[in-house]
Amino acid sequence: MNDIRQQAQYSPAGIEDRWYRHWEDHGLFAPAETGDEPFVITLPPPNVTGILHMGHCLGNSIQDTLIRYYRMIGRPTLWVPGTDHASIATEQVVSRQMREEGLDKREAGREAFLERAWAWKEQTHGRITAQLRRLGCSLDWPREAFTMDEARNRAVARAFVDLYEKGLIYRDLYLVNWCPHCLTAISDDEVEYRELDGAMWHIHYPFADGDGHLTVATTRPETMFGDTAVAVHPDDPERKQLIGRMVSLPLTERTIPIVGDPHADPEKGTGYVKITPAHDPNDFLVGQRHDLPQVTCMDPHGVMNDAAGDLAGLDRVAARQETIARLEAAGLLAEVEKHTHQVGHHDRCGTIIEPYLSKQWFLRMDRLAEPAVAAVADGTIRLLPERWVGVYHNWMRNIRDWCISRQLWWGHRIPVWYCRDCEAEVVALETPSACPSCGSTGLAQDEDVLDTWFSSWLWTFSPLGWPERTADLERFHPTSALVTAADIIFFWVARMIMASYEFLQEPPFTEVLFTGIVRDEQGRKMSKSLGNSPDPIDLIDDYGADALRCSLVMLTPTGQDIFFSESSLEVGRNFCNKIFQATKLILGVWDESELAAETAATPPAVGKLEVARDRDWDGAPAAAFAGLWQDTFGAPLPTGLADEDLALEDRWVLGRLIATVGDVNDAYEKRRLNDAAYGAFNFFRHEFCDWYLETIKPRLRDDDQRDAPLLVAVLSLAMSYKLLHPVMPFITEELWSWLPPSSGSIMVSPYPVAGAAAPFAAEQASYAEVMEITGVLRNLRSELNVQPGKRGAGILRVADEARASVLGAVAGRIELLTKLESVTVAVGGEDPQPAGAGVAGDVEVFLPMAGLVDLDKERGRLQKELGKIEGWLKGCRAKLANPKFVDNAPDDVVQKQRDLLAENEDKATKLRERLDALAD
RNA sequence: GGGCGAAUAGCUCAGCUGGUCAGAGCACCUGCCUUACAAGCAGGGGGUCACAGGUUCGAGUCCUGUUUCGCCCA
Repeated sequence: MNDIRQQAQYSPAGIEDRWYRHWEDHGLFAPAETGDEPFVITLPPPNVTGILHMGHCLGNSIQDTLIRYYRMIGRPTLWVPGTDHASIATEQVVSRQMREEGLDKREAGREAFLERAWAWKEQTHGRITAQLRRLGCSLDWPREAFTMDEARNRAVARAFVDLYEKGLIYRDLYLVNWCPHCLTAISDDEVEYRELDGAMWHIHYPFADGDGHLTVATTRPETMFGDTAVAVHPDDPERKQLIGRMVSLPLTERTIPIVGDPHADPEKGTGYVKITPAHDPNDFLVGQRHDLPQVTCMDPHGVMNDAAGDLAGLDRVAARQETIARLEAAGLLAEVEKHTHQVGHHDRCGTIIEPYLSKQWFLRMDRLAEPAVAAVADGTIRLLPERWVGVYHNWMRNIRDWCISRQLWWGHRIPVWYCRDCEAEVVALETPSACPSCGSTGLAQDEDVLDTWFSSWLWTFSPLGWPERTADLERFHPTSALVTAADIIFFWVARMIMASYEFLQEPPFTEVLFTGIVRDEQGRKMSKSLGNSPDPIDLIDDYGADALRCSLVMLTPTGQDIFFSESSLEVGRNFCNKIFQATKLILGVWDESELAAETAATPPAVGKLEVARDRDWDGAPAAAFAGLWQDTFGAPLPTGLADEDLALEDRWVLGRLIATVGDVNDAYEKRRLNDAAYGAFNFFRHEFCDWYLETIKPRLRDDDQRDAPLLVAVLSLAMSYKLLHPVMPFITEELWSWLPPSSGSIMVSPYPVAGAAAPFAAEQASYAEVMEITGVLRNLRSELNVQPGKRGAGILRVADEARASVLGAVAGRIELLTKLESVTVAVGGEDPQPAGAGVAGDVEVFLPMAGLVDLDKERGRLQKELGKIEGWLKGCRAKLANPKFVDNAPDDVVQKQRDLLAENEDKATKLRERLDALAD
């Protein structure tokens, strides 16, 4: 194995695949046999013939992060993998492949088609699962399911038969959303409305029984051949007297009645509405109310049929032009008005939907919805972000029956057989050998398949073995969480809830996390057709899976859409390198030290690693540290430490680490994964690296002082890896393995938690002062353009000896951090001249720079700072002078304002003095 | 047409129960190849928190209305 210390920069190549194989080979993805309440997710099954896209990367990164977090915390954790057969999408792809080979799907026949579809599925299945592995998903592969495998087929058949027997499934002639391209019905949810520029054509319909005409307005003149009535509002004072009369339907020989129906709005259009029950959903209902005939004027391809007279054979687009032309020729076209309207398109192929009358299977939804509505209303199931609750309820209240049949071949064939002899309808789990009514063997199975969602709505329990009462089902259902994009809340989430209550009388999961949608820089949803989606595998090749995951998780505010560009991956990649570099530094120091760490034969197992509770950090820090080390690595601290070995910065960083542990866990519990990631990120980069490592460098080079900071650094690294592991599994596992005292896999090691407040309050304040003074001096150096070669000497002036001794103790650190030649402390005395000056709390900070100070510039700088403070002081004084504030505000708020006022007044005074001194 | 959400720095967004809350990252400017890191370090500029009212001692924060944008549904 190459020593990573030899590498100049972190490179994930080789590391990631190796660790994934290690985890999988050692069975680390399987749930623990015993333990706490399991944490379970069933993977939203990706299309088995598809490839991983950015949306999957986001959702799967979030799921894996949660799974790895709970695994480390100690809950038996199961993430069930699976893929979906994606009926329409796959059928389209396979049909196209056949066409490209000059084959026609229908001529080839069902058997041959399915053979090809299965072959295609086998071929692509490995690709999508390999991609999930590349991303680091800790899925329990032996439990992998496919929506069309044997067990899932049984589940689907069982669900259908069960619902049929309960009378919830029925077959009816109904107006469905028909795709003339795919030649299948689709559900309401698969219709995507797009705004199109169209026209509103005003057409005269002459009265059949006298002179004159009425005028209807329509956006679809070509459907007039299916008109079976004209409607007016029954209360319309101007038009209601026409009810019962007949009009001649232009371009045909037919006459149709005028009916009174509230669907006609006197205020809209012309007040007359043509009624086409077989081609418009609203008209369909009107037709039912008035018992109108249903005239279909197109065939399934959207081509006009005989009802359209000699327009038969034209497709609907051409037919529209021709209809208009003929109406115009007949003088019946009154007006053409520009009109933009929402037109339904098939979301898979983009074809304009044709409402079409056909015989389909439906599932009655109202009863199924009841428990599902209640579960979300009473909080049994939590939707996050919460605003989706409203959307959910709104849809559920207006729920409509679900058209579950599809005129496709790739899918679950509807388990219904029709008897040719007695016309009985046989619904059965297995193919029946004879008709139960008449005994005939002339049975023919329904040609259609079920909507893909009819299998995926069973997805929390079908992968666990339902309808068998398996041990998995007992132990792991209800599952814990569902993570998905909100665009399928109706397709899938709501239906899963309904299915689980219907078949298992329990919720499918207790929380749903809606992720945002990944968009490109222009805010467009990433999609194959736009070609604006990068291939995640390319990104992983270039940046590493850790970088991709880390960037996505940090970038995504909970449930908000995420604007993605490749450059956002630099955050993650750079952070990986940062972790690597810090590790390299510490490992190098370790090699120079005399320390020899023991490693545990049996590393600590998953569970909560308490960093604060039951440890007396403030009272006996060395012992607390040794205890935490022992619990972290399962082996003793390699050398004894005394309390006084732990310096100010050691205690400060341990305090910050413990506070961070608390924050990160809080964020996980609140499902604010970006906060969790940022919490660990900020600690590591901006506290541990920027301040702690810089502060301890001289100690690390000193044989006598090295041990304590080195050990603190090693523990801080170990803790940081653990905190980050759920988000960045590979690099943390790799670097963990390099830590001398570590043993075992980090992914099944305990996760740090803080059951108590962070210790070292005094050290926090003291080190904060070091940071503040350092900041003032760095600012002075920079503002005064002090050349790097001219190192300078800082002076800290305080009021008394007590403060002087406190600051004297940290002056060396400030010197180091500011790279000044010296930093000395003075009590009172004259201002050094000439010098740049600033204020940090009650400390006056001087940076004498003989001949280098531009007095005007320095005055401007001080004036600016003073201005800022004075502005604030004015507001604060006014506030405190207001009796209403003093009387009404809580005491602690008032007191805080008073303290701040005093502090800032002092600061302002010092700045003013400094300005006066410069005025000379 | 109905519902939901958003509006804070040039960009993407934090800001939980009103009281140093005006922040972060990126971008930008300046200075540094300081023996872990230029995929880096240090410093800096930049916002009337969409608009108008209201509640309050006090409002990005709560209420109402307006505007703009986005999403969903019909």
